[in-house]
Amino acid sequence: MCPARRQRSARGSGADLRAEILSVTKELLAEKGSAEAVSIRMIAKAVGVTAPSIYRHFADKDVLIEAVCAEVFAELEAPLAAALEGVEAPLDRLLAAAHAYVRFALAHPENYRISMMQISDSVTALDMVLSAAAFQKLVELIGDCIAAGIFPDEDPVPMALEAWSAVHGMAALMVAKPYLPWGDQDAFVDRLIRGSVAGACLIRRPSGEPLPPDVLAWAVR
Amino acid sequence: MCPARRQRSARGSGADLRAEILSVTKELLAEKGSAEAVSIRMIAKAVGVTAPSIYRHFADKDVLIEAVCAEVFAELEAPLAAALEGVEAPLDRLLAAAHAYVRFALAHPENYRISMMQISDSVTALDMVLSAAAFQKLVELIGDCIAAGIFPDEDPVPMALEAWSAVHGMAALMVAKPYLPWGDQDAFVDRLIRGSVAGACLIRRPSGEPLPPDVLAWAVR
DNA sequence: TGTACATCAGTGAACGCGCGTTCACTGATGTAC
DNA sequence: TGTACATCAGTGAACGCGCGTTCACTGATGTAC
Repeated sequence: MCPARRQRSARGSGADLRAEILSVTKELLAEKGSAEAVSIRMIAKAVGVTAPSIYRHFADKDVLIEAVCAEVFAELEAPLAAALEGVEAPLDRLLAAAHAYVRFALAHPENYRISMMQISDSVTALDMVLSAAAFQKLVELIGDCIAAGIFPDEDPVPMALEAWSAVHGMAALMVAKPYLPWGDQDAFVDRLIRGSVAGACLIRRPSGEPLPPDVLAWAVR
Repeated sequence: MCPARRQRSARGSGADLRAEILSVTKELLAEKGSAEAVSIRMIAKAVGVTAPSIYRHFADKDVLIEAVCAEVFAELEAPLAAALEGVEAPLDRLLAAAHAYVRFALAHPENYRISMMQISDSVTALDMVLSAAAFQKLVELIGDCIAAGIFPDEDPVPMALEAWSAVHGMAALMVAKPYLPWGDQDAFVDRLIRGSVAGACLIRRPSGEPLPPDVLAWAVR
């Protein structure tokens, strides 16, 4: 028992253990696949501490799980920003964001699943905030395309929802059914996004009018 | 205690209780949102029977849950067939199937979630069978479009995966985040499918060549 | 027609377990005098 | 510089609970003679 008792934290540095609990919980969540399958005792043991110690840092299990999901989502921001850096053309930015998003989901499959696929009959404040943030980002990217005259000048919200549906669908399905014949992941994302964007643009053109040449060129590149 | 003790089944008709257990479990699964949150005791109580009785009909809990998922998925077949009945044009069949699929997911949100969004690191035979069946259906619908000369004559599998991604993305997001501004559900499905199909077709055309007029007409209808 | 019997659907009590959480505590650390 | 003390991170034992599952059983039903 207690083979690797943890060094007790120094006076002001309770935050160290807090951070370690978060990181260990994130890993366990990823490993076990659901919040119910991860227990406070498991977490404590993995950290090298007794169960009640957890309660010094988190009021209860729900709070801890929510904190982990928040952290995971916060981690999406960095790769997203990195993916967008130096990419100027609005359509290319859209595509780069989609790639980063799917890559993120595949890198954190369980955390993505827990954060995105929980049904929120009792919508948590956290969920709404995260969704709103991600969604806002997407609306922004599409707004840029509209501003550049690429998409017709109408409400970007429906297009953003369509784009999110497509991207989330890929990510979720790839995560849940990896044994389907996806082929090269990046190529798949590329095809679906180019197709969706071209299609979404096309059906919004005045009847019969073809795609703007630059959109067409981008899509069939 | 035991306010409504159930009438004991007649000699040969153990199947009655079996069916009732399945149906009650399906409802509880839908209500509670995860297999872990539904216990054998709950199920027994809801059926009006003691817990050990369940084991006369199902070897253990896992077997019971799997049986329920199988039943739910089998229920998709009927509305899908109904939606396709009398629809002749291949593209319209694709669209009708998508509508039926999303409607099904929204009608059985928790069951859909449990069946579709579980990560299968230990892929169950059941999951593969169900996926294969659903996927095969989709490949077939797309094959019809190819046979009709609507889509270019290439492997239908990638297009089927793209279509499934889009449809699953809608269904999953609508289920998980109903508070997003989806607007009219049918209109949303319509737009996304028409756009995706047109786009998928377009990016597969020889470079620069526009859409076949019938696809274009169908998409911007 | 009446009785003994085999069948088997369902019972009630119990098993060992791991859960989230609480409580009074210990004992190393930093601080005040 | 040395001692008494307040702080507070972490402990160990216990709580009540519901879980999946097992076991020996009961007693109504249908059947054989």
